[in-house]
Amino acid sequence: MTVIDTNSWQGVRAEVMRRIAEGEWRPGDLIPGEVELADEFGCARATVNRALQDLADSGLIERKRKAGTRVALNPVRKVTVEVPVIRQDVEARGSRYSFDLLGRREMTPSPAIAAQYGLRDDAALVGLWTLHRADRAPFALEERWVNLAVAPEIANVDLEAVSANEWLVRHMPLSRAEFSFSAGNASSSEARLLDCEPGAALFIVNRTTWAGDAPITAVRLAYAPGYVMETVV
Amino acid sequence: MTVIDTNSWQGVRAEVMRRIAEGEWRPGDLIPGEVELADEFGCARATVNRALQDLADSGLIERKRKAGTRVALNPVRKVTVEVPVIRQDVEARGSRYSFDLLGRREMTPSPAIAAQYGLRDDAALVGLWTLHRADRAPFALEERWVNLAVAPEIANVDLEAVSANEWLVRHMPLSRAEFSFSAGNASSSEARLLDCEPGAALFIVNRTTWAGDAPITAVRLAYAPGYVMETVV
DNA sequence: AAGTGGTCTAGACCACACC
DNA sequence: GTGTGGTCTAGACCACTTC
Repeated sequence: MTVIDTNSWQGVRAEVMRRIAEGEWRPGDLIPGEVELADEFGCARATVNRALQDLADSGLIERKRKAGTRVALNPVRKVTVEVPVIRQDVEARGSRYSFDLLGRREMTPSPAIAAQYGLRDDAALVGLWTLHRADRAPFALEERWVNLAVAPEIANVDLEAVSANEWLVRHMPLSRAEFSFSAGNASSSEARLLDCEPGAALFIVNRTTWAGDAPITAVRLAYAPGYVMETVV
Repeated sequence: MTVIDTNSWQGVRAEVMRRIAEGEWRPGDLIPGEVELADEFGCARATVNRALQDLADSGLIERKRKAGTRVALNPVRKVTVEVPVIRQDVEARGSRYSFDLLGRREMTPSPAIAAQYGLRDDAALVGLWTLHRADRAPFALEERWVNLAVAPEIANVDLEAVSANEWLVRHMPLSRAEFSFSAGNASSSEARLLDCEPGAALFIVNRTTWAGDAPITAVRLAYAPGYVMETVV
């Protein structure tokens, strides 16, 4: 039998979760204050605070000063998704990773891109197209541009040997990233590269990474049909 | 000017993030220990600990006892996504929410479902089909089954008045949920209901919710074309 | 064996939100 | 004003890992 000590914060969290799971405290209910719980559990208030704060982070409870702590009405709202580096994703599935650098082009931003990222329209960018493979089979298609003003050294990197992603991660500081997830129909060229039917539904991930105010790189990943991103709460 | 006090844990976190963002500490580097940082910042070790733990949670640094704290090599791995209740999602976009209950059927699980969730093949389920709308336009199509053994009362609920999701959230305890995100082509019936072309790429969310060992409900949501799930790290 | 992060405590004060 | 959560401190001990 597993004993849960309610004088550890994880024990307190487990006990609170149990009471919610078993309906002892129901959604919308006000639960006892920290001092009261600390007294009941025989631990310090800081320990209760740590536990409740963790539960609030995961969205199971809602806390407000003076108003107290309530069981959330919409318990499952925040989900933490692991967005793996493609190479690790492939290897975790037991396949061998490889990639083909399909193309590379120096370019200036289109008006839309320039506006979106606050770039001058004569900014120097590098466009890169890569096909990621799992056991030689197409896995995901990557379209990326890199801001040369921020990462000029990448112009001299042998991107056949090390992927642009890995080089950037290792050499660029980073402050902020935006992700979006969506679905799109495969274009004819995407279908050819990913070895699927034109129009097939593809899982799309867009990621933009910033260093301070300047965008470093923007990536669009189109996964081969059948890709599923999973998570547990 | 905004002053950051390094004797608050958020201030310490901001300062550490700055040093990483500006390349002072680079990916893979070992950073000073907690006592050293506490001394430098003029705060208690617990404050530094709180800040570094937060950064570790978000994946920016990696910590190991004895080995110390390092700047992560793959900084962006864990992403927290808000999975909103559809009604709130619609209302947050400034539209008016409504839904149509398309169908409802008592059923027993298919062999595949029974095996997946450990149900007897004569278990009683309710199947529900719902179309969610934003300003009357189709927004998402929901297919759901509810385990009557766990939630028998739902058989008597007027699901035209309150959505199954909201009823369940408010009346069922809950312990665990599994999410998956993928893309799929619209079937002809989905296309008709969502008012799009057959074969259009749809963003699909699957969610299964458990109370202890028993599954409560499984939902498949197919969003109308153009739906994007966004997040910032 | 020893060093580093992980956690707990007791007490204190602060900050916000409701009255 | 007053009550609740939010945070800080100083010190202590524990647990994991590497040596």
